[in-house]
Amino acid sequence: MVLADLLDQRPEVTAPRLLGATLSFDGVKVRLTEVEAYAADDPGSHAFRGETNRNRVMFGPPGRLYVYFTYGMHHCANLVCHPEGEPGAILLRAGEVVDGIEVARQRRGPVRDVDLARGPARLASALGIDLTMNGTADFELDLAPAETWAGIEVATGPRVGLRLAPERPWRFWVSGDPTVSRYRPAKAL
DNA sequence: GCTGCGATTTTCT
DNA sequence: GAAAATCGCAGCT
Repeated sequence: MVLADLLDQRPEVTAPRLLGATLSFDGVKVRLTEVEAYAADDPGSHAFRGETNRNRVMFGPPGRLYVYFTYGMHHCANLVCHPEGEPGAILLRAGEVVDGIEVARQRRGPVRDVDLARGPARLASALGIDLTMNGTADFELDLAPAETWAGIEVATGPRVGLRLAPERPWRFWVSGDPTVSRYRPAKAL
């Protein structure tokens, strides 16, 4: 499986394949452990209501970074991924810092290493991503080798923090990995 | 360790 | 004007 082919699939197809992949950006490398898919016909997607100034890059070529700002203080990083004509993206929710950990620590402050990129805004922060990186392809993404990926236990479940969206089980994470975010599993109703 | 709530700004209706 | 793809901290068990 080649990366370029994966990026032309619907995001919920591509998302689980990204688990275990490594993403290098500006001196820090993370191994992805948790992602969420957002598709064209998905009320939870920023692109659902059509193209706007904010979500424009979700409509552009796959393989770029879609960065948005939310809750007044957080950046979240997505990988644009969709078949021709169907806007979509994959939210990078969590990862394990495997290289450039000193740089990541500097950006995130005094937290446990396992928390450096545990959560979408933290991951973006650890990588040094902000709104100025929106739409760039200035990063390196390497899929996990097939045999490695086959050894990963992929878990799925409802997405986090959406008010809209029927609960599509489009959150994917590496089962049992300590860097997967947990948030408020008990509050889900 | 787990649960609940407030912060803060961009974007869209 | 309201909601949002969240996080950090306070307070309790």
